[in-house]
Amino acid sequence: MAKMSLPDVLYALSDPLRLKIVRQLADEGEMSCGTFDVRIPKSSLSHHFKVLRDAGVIATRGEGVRRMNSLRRAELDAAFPGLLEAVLHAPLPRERRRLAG
Amino acid sequence: MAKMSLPDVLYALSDPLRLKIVRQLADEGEMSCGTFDVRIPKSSLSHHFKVLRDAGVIATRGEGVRRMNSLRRAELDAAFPGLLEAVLHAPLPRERRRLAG
DNA sequence: GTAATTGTTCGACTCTTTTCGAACAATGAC
DNA sequence: GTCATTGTTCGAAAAGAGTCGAACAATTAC
Repeated sequence: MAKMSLPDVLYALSDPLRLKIVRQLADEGEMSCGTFDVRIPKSSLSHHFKVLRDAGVIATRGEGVRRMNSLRRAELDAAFPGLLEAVLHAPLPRERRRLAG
Repeated sequence: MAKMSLPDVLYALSDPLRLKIVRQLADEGEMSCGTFDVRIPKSSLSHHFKVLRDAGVIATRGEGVRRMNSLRRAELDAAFPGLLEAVLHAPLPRERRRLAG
């Protein structure tokens, strides 16, 4: 992960599903691929992880039979100060959530 | 421009050329389409303006025979606090500049 | 009216991205 | 060794985005 490029990072974050993944990582810390709250085939999910990894947004390490993913907060903050925070605090497009009442 | 969506905005900003347009607008204020420092056919340029407009990143108003473009700073800041500033202050990927030698 | 200027739209083409099942690899349990 | 679990990679299909010339629209000047 020598160079992170702003367009690549923005692109990686421009997909609603990937954004959701990033936010869950921000909330939960390290998570294995299978524990995300998304319902898509694992090959599709794996693709999105690859996009995020290639952009430098997440890091993955093997732990036994599973891959633990984490946000590369420090690197992102260093390269693009304020960006991750802005993205994490922004209202999600249409989070499928029912308002009470 | 009812709702701006974060993925749409991030996507619009994820292209190096569009990023360059946005930065020139940030520096210069209002600019007509023909005054940007980019060398591509006008139909291609028009396409990128449309992407930025549709995402809510820029606004365009007609003034005589030309279209004046401006950054929708206030709206962007309101919808996604800190995002535009982070993007504008981030180092640009690799400005196509020839190294001597 | 004609002509010049500024941008958009159209249409076709190319390239990239996304999707998803199937096959594969790596680990752990047995 | 076999078997189950977790994820990646492969391959092909579908969808999407970018490029660019040509045609078109809108304005201004004449």
